[in-house]
Amino acid sequence: MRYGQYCPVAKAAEVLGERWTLLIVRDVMEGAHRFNDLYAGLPGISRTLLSGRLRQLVGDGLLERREANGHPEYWLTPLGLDLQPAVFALGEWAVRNYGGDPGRDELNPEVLMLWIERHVNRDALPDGRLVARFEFRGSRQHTRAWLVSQDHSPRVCHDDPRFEVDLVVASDVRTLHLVFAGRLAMSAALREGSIALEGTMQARRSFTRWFGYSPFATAAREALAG
Amino acid sequence: MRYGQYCPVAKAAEVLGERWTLLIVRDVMEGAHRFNDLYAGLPGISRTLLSGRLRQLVGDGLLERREANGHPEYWLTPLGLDLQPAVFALGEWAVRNYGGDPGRDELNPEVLMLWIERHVNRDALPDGRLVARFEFRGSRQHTRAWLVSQDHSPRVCHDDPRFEVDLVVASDVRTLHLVFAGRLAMSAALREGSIALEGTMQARRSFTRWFGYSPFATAAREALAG
DNA sequence: CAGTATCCTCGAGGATACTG
DNA sequence: CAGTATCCTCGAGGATACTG
Repeated sequence: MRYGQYCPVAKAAEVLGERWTLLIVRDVMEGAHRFNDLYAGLPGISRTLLSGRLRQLVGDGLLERREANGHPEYWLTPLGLDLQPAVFALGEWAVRNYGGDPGRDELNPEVLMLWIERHVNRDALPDGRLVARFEFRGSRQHTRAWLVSQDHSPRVCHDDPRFEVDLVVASDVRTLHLVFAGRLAMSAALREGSIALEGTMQARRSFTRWFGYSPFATAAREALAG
Repeated sequence: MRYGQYCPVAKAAEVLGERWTLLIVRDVMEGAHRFNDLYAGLPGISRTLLSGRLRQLVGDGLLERREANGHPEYWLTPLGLDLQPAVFALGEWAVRNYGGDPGRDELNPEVLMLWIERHVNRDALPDGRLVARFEFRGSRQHTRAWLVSQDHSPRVCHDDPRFEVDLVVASDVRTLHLVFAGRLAMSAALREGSIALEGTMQARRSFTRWFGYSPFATAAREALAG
């Protein structure tokens, strides 16, 4: 959309205001760089549209398309990196002003697992391999997902990797989402049993250290406390 | 647009990502409160769409519809005011990263005069009445507009108010826009004659004090200097 | 794995005329 | 002055099938 106004806000709206664009930028900021990785994190978008939007973002100078290990990857340019504070300001505004639980249509275990993967504290992962199985119970959703970490590099898969499982995390999508978002304390969820861990003491301890939170979790906690 | 993601950035995009919405919010922030005032500042929008967007913004809690002097007015709620830093962050990002002159389609003397009116330094206006006539020369545009101030309250009109004129400001839309935006120093424009003032010494002096700049002018100057 | 080509749908929003 | 009602258009983007 061109607005025909010589105004920085209009320019920002031209570049970021198309459907999905801001979410694509967010995902790249949070560590999604491959086409199918972005695609998986944006249920509802079509491959055609994602492809078009990526081309626009490259054209507008926010993203750079690189060839890496034989595959295209999308990375923020300096111009795109410079946008980070503004995207955070928008998100923090939303956190402060639109509290509330996820709607039914916002409970998606696949997307949640992607987000968890992207925010894992890699330093806190054990050396070698770690396999955690997430089990989602709930109304209609009882899905499983495996988070497999090899040498501090986590990867989610939805088919049994047939490795020995070090840790089972049993919860429902809503609870795990609330914890990830910073709206429910992990300690409280563990205490009340809405998240249950199964594994050695060490594996359970480790979990609370490598499990990472939404970049807006701090703001959410502040909003809840304030 | 609903994205179906429990994420603050998605929420912000849902509320602000529709066409025109961010520009409407910007205009209210900069002092437009009446329907026709907003309408005049957004060439290309339809009355139907503006009306719909205002309803959405009220529904999302950013704007409040008030009855004032027998007319509806739209004002920012606390939630809307809280958005100001994020909107500024977006605009400043655009200023830093998308320098450049206005395109041909971005030269609109009516809109420019509205913006000038909204940003006049009211305190620097003289007591009583001041009448300034803006004369735009240029390729196809030679328009006039009057800025009439009564008791520190400026108002633009495009029909001769038939008051005695204290000051004539002759320029072209592009130059005045660049000056307003902070991309060309007023002093330089006056020196090189791309803005010419006509009036008493006092009226001309006064002009450089009551003429206000875009909220992004400081950022633009920094971007040019840096 | 990362897209593209083609066809087709449907709903956002424009045009126009109207109103308290 | 601040909108609304109605009809209609058209283009963004979905579905599907395909490819280097």
